[in-house]
Amino acid sequence: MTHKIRIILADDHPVVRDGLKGMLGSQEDFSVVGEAVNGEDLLDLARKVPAEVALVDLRMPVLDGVSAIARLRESCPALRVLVLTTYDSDADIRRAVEAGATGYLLKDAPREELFNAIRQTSRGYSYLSPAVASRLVDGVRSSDYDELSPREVEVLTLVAQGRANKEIARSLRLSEATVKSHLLHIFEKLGAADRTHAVTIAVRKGIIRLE
Amino acid sequence: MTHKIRIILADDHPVVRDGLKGMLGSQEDFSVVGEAVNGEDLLDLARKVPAEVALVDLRMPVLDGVSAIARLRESCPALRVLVLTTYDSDADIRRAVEAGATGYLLKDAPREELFNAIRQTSRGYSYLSPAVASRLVDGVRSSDYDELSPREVEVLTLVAQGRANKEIARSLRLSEATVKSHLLHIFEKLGAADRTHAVTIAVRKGIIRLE
DNA sequence: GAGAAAATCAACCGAAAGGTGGAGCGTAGT
DNA sequence: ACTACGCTCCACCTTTCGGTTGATTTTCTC
Repeated sequence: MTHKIRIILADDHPVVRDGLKGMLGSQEDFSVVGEAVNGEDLLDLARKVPAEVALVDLRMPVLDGVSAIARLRESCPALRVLVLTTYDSDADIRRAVEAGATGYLLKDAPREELFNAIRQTSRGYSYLSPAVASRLVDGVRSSDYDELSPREVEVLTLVAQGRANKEIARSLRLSEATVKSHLLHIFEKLGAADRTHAVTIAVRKGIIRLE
Repeated sequence: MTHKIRIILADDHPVVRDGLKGMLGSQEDFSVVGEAVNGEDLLDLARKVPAEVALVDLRMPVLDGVSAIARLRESCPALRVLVLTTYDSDADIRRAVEAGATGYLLKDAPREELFNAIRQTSRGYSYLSPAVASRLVDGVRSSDYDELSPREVEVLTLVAQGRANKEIARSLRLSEATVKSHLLHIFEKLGAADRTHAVTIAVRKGIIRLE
């Protein structure tokens, strides 16, 4: 072996960071060179400390994983990003991959799979865990049909808040007819029976978030 | 110190189990005596291995945390349960506490808080992390108003699937009038504007799950 | 520049959903 | 025994929603 693979961890859970440090420390070709507790921390760290791979969680305070990955592409293009998260919604995966993640792994993956993924990623090969890969493929197959336009997402977000079409029209400065038109398209794209169903489907797919 | 505090871990993520093992191993008064990857595993283990504290995650395959805790109350009443999870929805917390959890901690808690919580729990004192405690108090304050009856939850679950009142009535063998009546009560209890809003509120509170 | 979407709006209809005001039954506490 | 509440149902009315048909404009892609 010539060089150890230098790894930066980014996760807001101390337990997870410690677990990863311990696990990776047991492997001779790995070396954890830094830890970040949120996205901004990760950006700072990556600028200062050279590394081959960053293991990053998607849900982090201050700056979330996807945004951090996107900005990492510019500031540290050489750094490969392996997403390690508990969330496996279609949209989460697609967003992360689009933002420039080299790999995507779920936290319930066995240790050997994690080691494997890191080694693959460090060489520039992309790694998707089997469960994730199949979801992505499903997503691509139907993505031309079920992807909502920005405006449609905007409408659906308000629908999720219990707003009536008339209110939504006022909020977005549209006529009620337009709102209804958007909704019909949304139903068709998502295969939803009604507005409520559309919201639950969109939440499951990660198209909209509650709160 | 007379005896070490014997601890059983229950979490389906290898990373988290390793992290906890490493963290707890650094403390002289802790001893990890067993690891479980799901609820059933935990029940088996608790019967075989004597321990003071079980650290359990709520979302686990096969048998989830809350169910496992409830059954642990019967089979191993002496074992104190400290919930350690990422989820902090009102309903998750209340369910866990009602099932018999002695403590509730979020995974983003700093290590010192975790150590503290384990020591408290092992002595029989209950421990709630500050963030969790405030949520529980909020919940209790309004719980008489926003808690849905089993039937109401049943109705709302079908609403979330995009079913019309008439369909729901057929499924549950009710008249449409009864379904509407349930829904009006649901709106009132949750403070929802319409059925869609009721569903999103219920999902956020953990009253219903999508899928 | 043709074609394909997205985004905007109109008018209309029937079917749901939301809302009001009841009522009866059963069971669990106090 | 009384109260509270969950569960069930009815009638009636108003509003909203879902669905159709059709249209214009912009904006991107090929």
